[in-house]
Amino acid sequence: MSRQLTEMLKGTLEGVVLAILSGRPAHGYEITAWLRAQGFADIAEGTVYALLVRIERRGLVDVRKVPSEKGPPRKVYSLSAQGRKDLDEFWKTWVFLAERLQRLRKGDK
Amino acid sequence: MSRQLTEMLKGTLEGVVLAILSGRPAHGYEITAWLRAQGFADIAEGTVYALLVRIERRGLVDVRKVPSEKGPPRKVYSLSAQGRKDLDEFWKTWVFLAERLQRLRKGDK
DNA sequence: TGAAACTATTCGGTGTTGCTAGGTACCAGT
DNA sequence: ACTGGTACCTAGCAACACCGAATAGTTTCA
Repeated sequence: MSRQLTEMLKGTLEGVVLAILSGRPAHGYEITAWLRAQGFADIAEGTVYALLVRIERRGLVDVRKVPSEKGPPRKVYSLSAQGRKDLDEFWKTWVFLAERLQRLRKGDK
Repeated sequence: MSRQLTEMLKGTLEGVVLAILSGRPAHGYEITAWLRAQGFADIAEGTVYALLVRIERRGLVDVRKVPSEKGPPRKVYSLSAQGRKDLDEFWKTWVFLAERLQRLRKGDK
């Protein structure tokens, strides 16, 4: 993984996961697979699980344990009301940053 | 400072500073002031200086000490060849991330 | 039977980063 | 002397993503 992407993911990965969960509940393995499919090819598995633990502790998600047909039971995460609020905030912050970056990029020097 | 913005700045702040320096050489105090003017209102001074030390150690910038009429001498930073390469990489990484985030935002769930 | 291979989660240790909260130094005006 | 603006530096902290590995259940196929 490039050092730059690793650093940029700090903060944004959480928003990405919240955004995914705003569409439908999902479990860790599924989220990891989705990320890989969307081009976040080499996000470490462990990273996603650690992130899920964090946002659970913060009350951004609700968790249900669901038996799996294959393998050990899944922990299915869904967005809580607090999570929805945080996601809103995340997008605002993202837009703020993206606007400034875009201006900078277009040679506003 | 919001926790979210703090985390998102990790990785992007370095790119922002490199982008500023790609336009013209500048010293730390000046960069800080510019950032504040552009809406990064509460980026700590110490943060900028620490960042400058880092990118100098990595050879991304050249430094010249210039006496100031007011106050202690300035350290004027200018982008090196390596810095220019890094900035290019930074923008590529940024575009990669921004594209994916935008898709996610438009309800591609 | 046994060993891959896939599903699914967890954890300890590491490095990088921005923030906090100071400090130093130099000069001008009061 | 003192305040305020300019200009830089630093130690200690918290948060985050990564790495590498371990654990556990199920299916597949030799």
